[in-house]
Amino acid sequence: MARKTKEEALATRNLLLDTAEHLFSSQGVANTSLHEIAETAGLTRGAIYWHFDNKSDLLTALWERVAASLRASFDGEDSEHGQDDPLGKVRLKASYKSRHIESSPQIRALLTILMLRCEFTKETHSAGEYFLREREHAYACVRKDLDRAIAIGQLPASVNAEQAAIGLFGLIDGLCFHWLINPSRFSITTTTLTAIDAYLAGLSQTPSVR
Amino acid sequence: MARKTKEEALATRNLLLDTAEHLFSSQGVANTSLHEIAETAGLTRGAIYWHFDNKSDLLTALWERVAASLRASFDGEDSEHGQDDPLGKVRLKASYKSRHIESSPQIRALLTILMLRCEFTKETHSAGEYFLREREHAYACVRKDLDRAIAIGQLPASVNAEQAAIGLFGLIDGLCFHWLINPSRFSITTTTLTAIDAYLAGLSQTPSVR
DNA sequence: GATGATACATACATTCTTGTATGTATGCAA
DNA sequence: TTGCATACATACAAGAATGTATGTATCATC
Repeated sequence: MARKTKEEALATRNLLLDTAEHLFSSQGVANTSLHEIAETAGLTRGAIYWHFDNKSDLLTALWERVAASLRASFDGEDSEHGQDDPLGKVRLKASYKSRHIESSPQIRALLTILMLRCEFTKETHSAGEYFLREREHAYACVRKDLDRAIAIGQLPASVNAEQAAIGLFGLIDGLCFHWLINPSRFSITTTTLTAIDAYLAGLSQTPSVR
Repeated sequence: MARKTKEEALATRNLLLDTAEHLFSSQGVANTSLHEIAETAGLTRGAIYWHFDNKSDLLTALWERVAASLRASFDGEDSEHGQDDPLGKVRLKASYKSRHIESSPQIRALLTILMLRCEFTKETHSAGEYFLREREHAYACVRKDLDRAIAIGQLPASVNAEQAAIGLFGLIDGLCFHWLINPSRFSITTTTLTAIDAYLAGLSQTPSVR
């Protein structure tokens, strides 16, 4: 086989991405060789090295494939219908995000890779960096919403916004982590929502000391 | 150099464990070779293969070194002073665990390895299994406490114990995860306590629908 | 329809890592 | 004090993975 048309080349590229995503998420990044990816895809390493620089670059490409979608799912509803309801906004964001993770196998696979199947070393450096940066962005959003909630009285002024944001963030992340380990155990969408509701309710009730 | 006394041999073994713990937690398990561990410890791979079967066995030994301590920190206070206060018990347990994680570099390093620096593949299989089993145990404890809390009216009967336990567990885990990524950002002990208080307060307030 | 760039496959060299086999000096027991 | 097991170090073999260099058929362009 030799040169394909542009569409065919793009198809092989996507096939490689799909194959890598599947193998990475099921066996781990370091434990998957480029040879295995190529062979599983019915190709050779030549194809991989044509489309990507190395394993790290391949992983980065996996990230870039879903990054836009992930970001959109989180702050897509940032400026909804004019109402000033930061707490509701946070709730909605978390809901959208969970639903997205639960419904998109691609996002689920990538999160599995980044949270459970890679080591954040040189090999995974750039993708890991992007992931951490995305988390920073998400945290900043949550933090801003909580600040606003305190400002307009949705939360008591005694609430420590930073502590509360870290807790909320940890809650969302922890449920995601737990769900990725054992997806059949519960629905991340509904559980995240109920848990967040409880947490926010607790925040507005107890004037969390200090 | 040749044969040492038993104490010296034990010291060597511990040196290897310490070195491996440090390298694993800072560079990742797959990214650290046995040669590097031996060299860093001022020894050779011969020493490693004398004390351990392979890398996987070494990792398992790392787990076993702190497993008892970890377990004790979690359900050590299971039967305290007779009082029937399951919610307070959960609070205390989480508090002890966080404090333990924050104060013991060894436990922190091992959790870093298991949550951030390994891939849960064959190489890390047995240690990973132990870790997951430990999590299962912790979850079961939390679940039991929440059941009891509902039974004695500390929480409204409308609370879904399983959902609530998963949420609480996710909260603890998520904060731990977040803290391991960025330990300088906050104190896991105080933040976990305030977050759990908010969550539990919310649980007892809202009769979480469905 | 000749030509160059494309989209890979193949071949090669090198490095890294593991596992094992063997060497060896010494502590300890009889 | 002899003898054996211990606690490693050293040496060796083999495979796996990577990166690169090269081959090659075909698409697109003129």
